[in-house]
Amino acid sequence: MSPSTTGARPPRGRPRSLASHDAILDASIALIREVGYDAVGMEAIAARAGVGKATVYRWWGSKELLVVEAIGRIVRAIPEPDTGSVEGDLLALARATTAMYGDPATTALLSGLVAAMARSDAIGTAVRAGFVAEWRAVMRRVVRRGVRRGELPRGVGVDVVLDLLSGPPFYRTLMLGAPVDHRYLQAVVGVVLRGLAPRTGTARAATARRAPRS
Amino acid sequence: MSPSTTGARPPRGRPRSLASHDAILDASIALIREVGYDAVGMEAIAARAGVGKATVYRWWGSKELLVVEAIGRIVRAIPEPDTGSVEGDLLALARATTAMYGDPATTALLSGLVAAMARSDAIGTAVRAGFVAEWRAVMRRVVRRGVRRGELPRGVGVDVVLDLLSGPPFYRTLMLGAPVDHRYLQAVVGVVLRGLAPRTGTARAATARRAPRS
Amino acid sequence: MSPSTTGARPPRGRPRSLASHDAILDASIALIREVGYDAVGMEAIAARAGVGKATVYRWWGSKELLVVEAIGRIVRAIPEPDTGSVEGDLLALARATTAMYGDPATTALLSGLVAAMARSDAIGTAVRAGFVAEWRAVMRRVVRRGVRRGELPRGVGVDVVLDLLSGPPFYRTLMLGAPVDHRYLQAVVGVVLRGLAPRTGTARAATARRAPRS
Amino acid sequence: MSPSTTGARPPRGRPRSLASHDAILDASIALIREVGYDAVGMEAIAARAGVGKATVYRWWGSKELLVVEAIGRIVRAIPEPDTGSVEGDLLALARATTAMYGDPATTALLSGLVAAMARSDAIGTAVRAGFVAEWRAVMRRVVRRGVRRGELPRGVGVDVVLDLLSGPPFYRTLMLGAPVDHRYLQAVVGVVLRGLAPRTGTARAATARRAPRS
DNA sequence: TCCTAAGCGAGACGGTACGTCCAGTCTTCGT
DNA sequence: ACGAAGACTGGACGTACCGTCTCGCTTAGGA
Repeated sequence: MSPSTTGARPPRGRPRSLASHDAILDASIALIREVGYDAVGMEAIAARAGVGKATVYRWWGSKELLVVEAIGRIVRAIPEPDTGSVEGDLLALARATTAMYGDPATTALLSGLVAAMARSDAIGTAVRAGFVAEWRAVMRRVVRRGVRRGELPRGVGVDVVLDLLSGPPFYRTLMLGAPVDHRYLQAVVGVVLRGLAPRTGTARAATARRAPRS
Repeated sequence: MSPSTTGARPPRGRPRSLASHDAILDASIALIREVGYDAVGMEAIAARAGVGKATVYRWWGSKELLVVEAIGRIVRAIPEPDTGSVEGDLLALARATTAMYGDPATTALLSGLVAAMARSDAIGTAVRAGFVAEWRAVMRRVVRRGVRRGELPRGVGVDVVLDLLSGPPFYRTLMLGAPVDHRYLQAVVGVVLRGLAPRTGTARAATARRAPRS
Repeated sequence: MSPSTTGARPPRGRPRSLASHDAILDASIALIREVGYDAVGMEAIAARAGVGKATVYRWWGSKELLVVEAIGRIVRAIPEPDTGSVEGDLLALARATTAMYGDPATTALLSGLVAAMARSDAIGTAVRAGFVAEWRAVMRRVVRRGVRRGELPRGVGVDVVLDLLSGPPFYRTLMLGAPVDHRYLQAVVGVVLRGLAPRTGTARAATARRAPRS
Repeated sequence: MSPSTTGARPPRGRPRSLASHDAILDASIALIREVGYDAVGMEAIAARAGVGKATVYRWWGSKELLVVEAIGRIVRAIPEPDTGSVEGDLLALARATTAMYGDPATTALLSGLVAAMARSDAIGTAVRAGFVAEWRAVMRRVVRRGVRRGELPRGVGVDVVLDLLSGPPFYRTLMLGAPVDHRYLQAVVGVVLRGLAPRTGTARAATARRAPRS
């Protein structure tokens, strides 16, 4: 097959401005951080980016789709830990999670995103196919390795495990408005791996201690 | 001292209309169900309730405060189970949880609420002091009884446990857009109580199986 | 018939603000004078009037309808001359005409109006039913009185006469951009009454002299 | 000294496309006829002509200048009548005038042009120096011949006469929205030549009859 | 019985942001 | 160098709500 067979005729007209593209994303991020997710408006973004509103709408079509992409820029860089044990790997992921939830902008961002996802399937799909899927893929690999190593039983329900690790900090942040620190996630990982119930004759569940009250 | 010193002098003027009050709450609930949390507007609520906008603002002051109260009407009736075992109690609560998340309006409602809470501390405080606190109080009592009965170790971190039970369905609904059924919550309760890791020589963790993939 | 039979139920809700109404018309007039008919925009009018855009649209619906009314405020006060002769009456009307075309804002105003009339039948109808009709009614009465007095022949085509009096200054202003002064209108009236052609043995047409070249 | 000193160096690069030039003018005319003067936009013209917007701006610089030239193409062909009498000549011109105002596109065209002239001196000058001047030159020659022949008095104010002939149909079309037919212009010419007032003992003014009411 | 006070439905108010549209300019490639 | 394409900045458009306000009317208690 000749290389030109693919079609894809060369673009005509003025090519899109990467500078504008970036300026818009940067402005979005800055404004989200400054005034909160749903106080930002397209007009403000365009003005801040030094760009016409039409340019924003040409490429994104709605505030939410734009913000989804902007958020993608923030979240980046999920570690792929491989410490040799499930617990080690999960605690490494916990560090990244703590970092994310530690950012004071995260609450506004996440809550706005959640609302946007509920409003629009397109956004929901985009977000889930994006960084949600990436996080879950990483965690899934960690769990699978644990199964292969015999640390976890063969039939473990991976999705439940993923939710048990992701849900608590998410809930804690959005619903309780309480901070998520490393200690807290250590406790979560401990319970998920070993449960609460005491082992016969021992007190092995002692890991699940002392997270601050909500 | 005059008899009126007790303050609380009798109200003058026309008393507030209970009919309007109820009509407004009903209209709010109906509209939230129909068009989703943040597509409802005060104008629509007032129109639907056959009420002036000023009347709505007089008594609630903002859409969010109104909706918080409207939601209170939906959520109602948290069971107070006492089956004799922690697992039994938690599974009973799981029934109520499933019912709540099973309502198709819940996603829109919850996501909008989360956004409102992030936007306004007043709303956050109101919601947390309201039905969040009630749910957590019930769960807390269940856990404490379990400790008293010796089913759970004395030093268990109650708040983490509460988040481990509340977080997964919350996350699953809002972030994954996936359904929450009783099977799923059974698995969650199982992992929380017994953990994932296999007991020596047994396969007791087998409860945590086969929740549908996200 | 009882007085209340007419229906016309009393207005409900907050009554419209006369202050806003006037401010909008004043702002329109001011802006037309300042920047010209079609450089004014609804946004500018609203801003200048200290009024929300919605208020403007509520009452006028389009720039043109607003401007038509604003113009009505400028034109006002058509004299109803009755000097005893057609020529005297027409010259009196010429004074008012000169005054109107003498206003430097008139060109912008008239030209914009003409364009708006061509664009929209509603505006055309509104303008023609308004001050155009008033002017023509006055002129028509003048001509009819002249016929009654025997100054003009019985079968005179009134509409043509009206156009012969109104058309030249209108054309001169809009098409030639030339000034219209009283001398000019004197000449117009003279020609209309007596024609150009010399009377047998006389030079009676001498009135139609010396208007400035275009 | 280099050979190129002669100036007028030969053009380099692709020569301008006459096809595009014509396509643009044709598209302008077509669109003006179809949607009216000020509903046409440069974007539509360029698209219809199969031409880039920049090409339009390169050669005309603004919608109005383009339209002025387009109109020039429509108006063309002013007759130069010489029937031997002023009245004959003027009636011949009236035929051309009727034809012009009979075109249903003329109102939109003329009104838009008038607005453009008021907006921009450049356009005003261009239009006046173009077909307005041509028409007036022809009429001026007719009148001068009449003077030479003794049909008209020597001191006749030519400009007033020109306005008296041009103004009424112009006004009738734009302001009254009424049709201009040959009968109407016959009446106009009659009044201009002979006036309204009855001649002693006769009823010669009978020409000025029966134009349709506005 | 009237007076005073507050709540009521209605809807206009000043604003703000929306998403669309077009003007006029700029930037690419192809001719 | 010119032409087609089309992305660009800029800004007005008309719409939709926001939360506030001002009407006239209703509904109570106290005079």
